[in-house]
Amino acid sequence: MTKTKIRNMEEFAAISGISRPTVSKYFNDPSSVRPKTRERIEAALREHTYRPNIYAVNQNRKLTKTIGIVVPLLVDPYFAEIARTLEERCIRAGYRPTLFSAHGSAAHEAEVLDNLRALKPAGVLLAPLGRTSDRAALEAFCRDVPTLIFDSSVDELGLAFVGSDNVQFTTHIADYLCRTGEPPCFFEMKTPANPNAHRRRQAYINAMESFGHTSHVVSVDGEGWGIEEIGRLGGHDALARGRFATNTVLCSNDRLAIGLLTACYERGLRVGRGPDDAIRVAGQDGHPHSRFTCPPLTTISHDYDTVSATAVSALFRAIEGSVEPWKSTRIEGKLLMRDSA
Amino acid sequence: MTKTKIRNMEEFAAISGISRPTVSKYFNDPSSVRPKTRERIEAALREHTYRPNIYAVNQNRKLTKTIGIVVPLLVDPYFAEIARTLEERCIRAGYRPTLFSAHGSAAHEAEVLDNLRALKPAGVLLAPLGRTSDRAALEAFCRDVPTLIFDSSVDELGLAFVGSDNVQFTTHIADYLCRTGEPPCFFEMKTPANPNAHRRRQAYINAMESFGHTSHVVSVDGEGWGIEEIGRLGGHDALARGRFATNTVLCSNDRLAIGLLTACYERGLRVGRGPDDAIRVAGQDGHPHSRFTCPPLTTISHDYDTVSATAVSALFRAIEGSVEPWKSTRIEGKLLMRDSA
DNA sequence: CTAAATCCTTTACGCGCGTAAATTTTTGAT
DNA sequence: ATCAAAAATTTACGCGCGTAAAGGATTTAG
Repeated sequence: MTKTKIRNMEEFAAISGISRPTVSKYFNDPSSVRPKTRERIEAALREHTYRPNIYAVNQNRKLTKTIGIVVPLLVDPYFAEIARTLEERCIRAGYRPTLFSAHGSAAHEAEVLDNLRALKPAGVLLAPLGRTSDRAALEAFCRDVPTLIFDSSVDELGLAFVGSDNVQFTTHIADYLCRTGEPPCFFEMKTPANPNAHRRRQAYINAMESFGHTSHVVSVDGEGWGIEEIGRLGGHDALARGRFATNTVLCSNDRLAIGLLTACYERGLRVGRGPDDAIRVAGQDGHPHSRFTCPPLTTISHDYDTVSATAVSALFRAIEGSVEPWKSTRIEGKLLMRDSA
Repeated sequence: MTKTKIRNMEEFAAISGISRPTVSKYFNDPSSVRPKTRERIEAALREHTYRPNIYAVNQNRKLTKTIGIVVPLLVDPYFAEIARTLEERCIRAGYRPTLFSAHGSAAHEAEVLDNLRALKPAGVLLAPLGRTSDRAALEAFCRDVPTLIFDSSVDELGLAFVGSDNVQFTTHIADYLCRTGEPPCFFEMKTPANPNAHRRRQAYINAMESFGHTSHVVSVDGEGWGIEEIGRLGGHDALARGRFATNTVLCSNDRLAIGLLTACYERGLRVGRGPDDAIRVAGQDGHPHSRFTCPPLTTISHDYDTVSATAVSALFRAIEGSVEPWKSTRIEGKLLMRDSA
């Protein structure tokens, strides 16, 4: 490993004894050159460290090998986790993923998309903020860049949508709760940022009706992404004013549930499904932290692997030229039965 | 807003009535052209949407405007939060931050640095994995790229180090615990990934000695970044075998404490500082989740703002040519007194 | 062994912009 | 109005690589 520094492809081509255009061909697709040629190049690569200048490369390509991944809030471990799995799959497919977070703000989201456009990415995996998103900005972006929407659906936007089946989520866990105790109330934010929340509320109402129970939706105030605190404050309020009609609460998402658990603790309410427990609490999302709440949170988990695999493969099909009608794919979740409900 | 599409700077210059070199000058530093000229360019910019091609720009610059931010594990909200504040400061300073995570693996970390090198960043803010990092790879990288190390110190590596004052962290919270109840035991991983853990253990031992108490270190097995689970399993073991000599446990970090809280819950042990509580548990880090554990976790919080401000400003000084001797800056933390201890 | 097909080489141009040098225009103070 | 300084313009080259065209070399099929 002499590891001589090479300045450009010209020099590297000279050293490897191959012409520059052929070397260029190799870097764009190693299998496009004859095995013997390929071996000579790779031998030179072992001796001397050289990588094509990505700026020069991208300047002369219509489509870059960059994939943008945009999530609304990277501080939320749920998004961090899904971003991680997406990233990994992109790398394995030979692309260069770049990660962005809107940090919960629509202005940031628009700015991120603007910067992303300048990167001329081959494609983008976008989880929109939701309600607060600048819809026009999203549409304009999707017209210019092959974009696959995930997590939070926006009708007919982009190439396709891949996310979790919120109706199945809520129906499934509501069914579980009904079968194992009192029918659940539904605990949610009054003005959720994410459209999934509306699907979940409606699914709850429908499920309760089909099970022959009355539905009780408890909506609490609060704006923004400090969801645990909204759940805690709203939980205190709901508990103090007896707004939960039964001893079982199904939360719209895990972060809200975590806040509610804190409120229960602060009020001395024992949470769980034992005979001495005062209230059952369940969440939805399979948040990485849900295993470690006290008590561990019963929830329904996203199928991270299937969601990311489906999203990435749909995007790659589009990048490679396949034209398919807009389609929404929703992946079922798996119930995680734990001690909280 | 006619928003005509412009193909290149040549076209844009023609439209704005200014020569291309001057327009180029403007984009590199708007204040470097005469106010009247600047106004004409910005007027054209309002009419027609145009941004210089970043690939062509970066090809012809020695140093790009890119800043790399590398953290060991983005799924950990602590790192996500610090990354967010760093990102924001870079943007405000006119740079383009790009975020990377080593996903807890040294191989990934080396790969990230390799890709980063190809981006020719103006500078890098790097939080190394720690013990498992490929030290040689880090050193090689720091020779090529102006790199500021944060969070996890590596002696004399890069431009400088900025992080939290682990000694102050542990001393301060140990003091608090001693003054308000039984002296704490120290709960940690036997082979922690992060060197901060060693400083904290040593600070604990020193603090206990100076306070006139015996120190009790409980080290538990477990590898990797599933720290809550390690804390939970290790907690069960320590509790079952009576390894905690007092009723107070200071954990090496919040994630471990969160796992221990779960173990306590699962064993029916009441955590808190009330007369009916069996055990006090404290953490260290001010993890975003610590407010919502049950009970809320007493901990000592990183000063995210000061750490990120110090780190970013030190990097920018170096980028702008200031040569300063290697220096380690350690920021004090703030005690968050909550119910767990 | 010959012909056809494949792969490589040479040559050449272009991408969009940074940047330097020489020249012209504008500015601001006298 | 005069003149030096400041700023803009013109001209020109180079960055590192993609890519096309034409011809030569090598491989594969028959």
